[in-house]
Amino acid sequence: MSKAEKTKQFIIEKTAPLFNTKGYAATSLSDITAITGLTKGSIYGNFSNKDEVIIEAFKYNVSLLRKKIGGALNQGDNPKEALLSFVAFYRNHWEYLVQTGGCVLLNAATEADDHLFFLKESVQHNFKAWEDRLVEVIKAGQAQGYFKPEIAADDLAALMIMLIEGGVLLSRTLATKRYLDVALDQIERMITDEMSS
Amino acid sequence: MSKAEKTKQFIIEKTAPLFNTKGYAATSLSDITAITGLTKGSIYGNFSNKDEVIIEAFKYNVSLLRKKIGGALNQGDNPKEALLSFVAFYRNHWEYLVQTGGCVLLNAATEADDHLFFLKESVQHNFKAWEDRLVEVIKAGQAQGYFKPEIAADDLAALMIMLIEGGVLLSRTLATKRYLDVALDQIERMITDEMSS
DNA sequence: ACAAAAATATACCAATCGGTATATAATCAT
DNA sequence: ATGATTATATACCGATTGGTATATTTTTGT
Repeated sequence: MSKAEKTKQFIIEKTAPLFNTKGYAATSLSDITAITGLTKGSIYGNFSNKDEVIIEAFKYNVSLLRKKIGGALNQGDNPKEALLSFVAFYRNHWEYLVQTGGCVLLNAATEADDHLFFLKESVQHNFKAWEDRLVEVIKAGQAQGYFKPEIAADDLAALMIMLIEGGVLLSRTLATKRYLDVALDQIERMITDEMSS
Repeated sequence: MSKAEKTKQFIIEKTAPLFNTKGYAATSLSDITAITGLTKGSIYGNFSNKDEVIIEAFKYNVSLLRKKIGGALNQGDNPKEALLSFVAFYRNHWEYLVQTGGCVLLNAATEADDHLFFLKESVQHNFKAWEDRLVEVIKAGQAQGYFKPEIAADDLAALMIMLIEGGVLLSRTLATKRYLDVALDQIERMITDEMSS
């Protein structure tokens, strides 16, 4: 790993949380130089422009999230337990989520819709990947007899994501974990009651 | 209504949709003068600063939303039909929602969390008002025997809002009505199956 | 250790940001 | 209709924005 690559990684790791808490557009190059302790010359020596820093920082933020969600979904002895561990992950990481600026995808999605158009494709891809992963686990649960064969895996996966995003939004905005908890309770009920055979 | 008041209203009505589609912070004073056809002098003669324009425009956007949601909830012969009409409203106004920049509260909430701190209180108040209104209708439905007495009105109201916000977010981001439809289907199922006695 | 190459710092740029002082034009009350 | 007042337009301000050319320092491969 060359010096340049190390610096690049350093810039990404330092700015990524800032971008997610302050907003990508609202974070200026002065903010970037301040939080890294580097100068503009160093930033522009490693990235061609601010947009490129944003893209890389977003990808880094997403990679952290995917690692955690993926880790949770790999726990448990079967697909049903995996889904419950996924729900538990969100329940246990609420404080962390607040401190790091809320859901990475939710934040980026609203900005990508408004003015950060170059982020849109990446945001779309990651939402789909998340949904696909959940569909995969649900279908595995059906194949192994844990879930009813007649349930619509894709609709249920979408519902889980929408409930989590809505829950994170309201809980962050109203500064209380209650909403996320209500959403997660509902997801748990879906897993243990509606879906299970 | 004096000339100044008319101009003030004119500025609000012209900028409100722009703020919601482009983002409050990302909309500059140049954008404001361009879309109104007025000059900076005129804007600052009617508002003390950009933040005040943002606040008024947001309140206007909210008032339009409240009028529509309120209208939908006043339809039907009983609370159950009122809730179903509320769901139908979202199903029928998807195109409009896309064109005007998505959910007013969702958009403002993310910006208020990040950098538009002066909007936060108003956003919180409006989310709570929305929830309270839904709780009211659900409890009326319980009192009139349409809904089971043992259901938790506040949790169900929260779930409806979270599903709608999540649905709007995903549908907007992935440019397909599907997610909102899945969310609305779920809400309908809650109303007609889980809640109804 | 040393020269070539790469990485970082300094100093600057035009453009745009939100905002204001002042001049001009339009409205309003008498 | 006219004078007082209010509203709008013009021209400017300093600060900050993202970005760049060049100088200086630090890594590199030999």
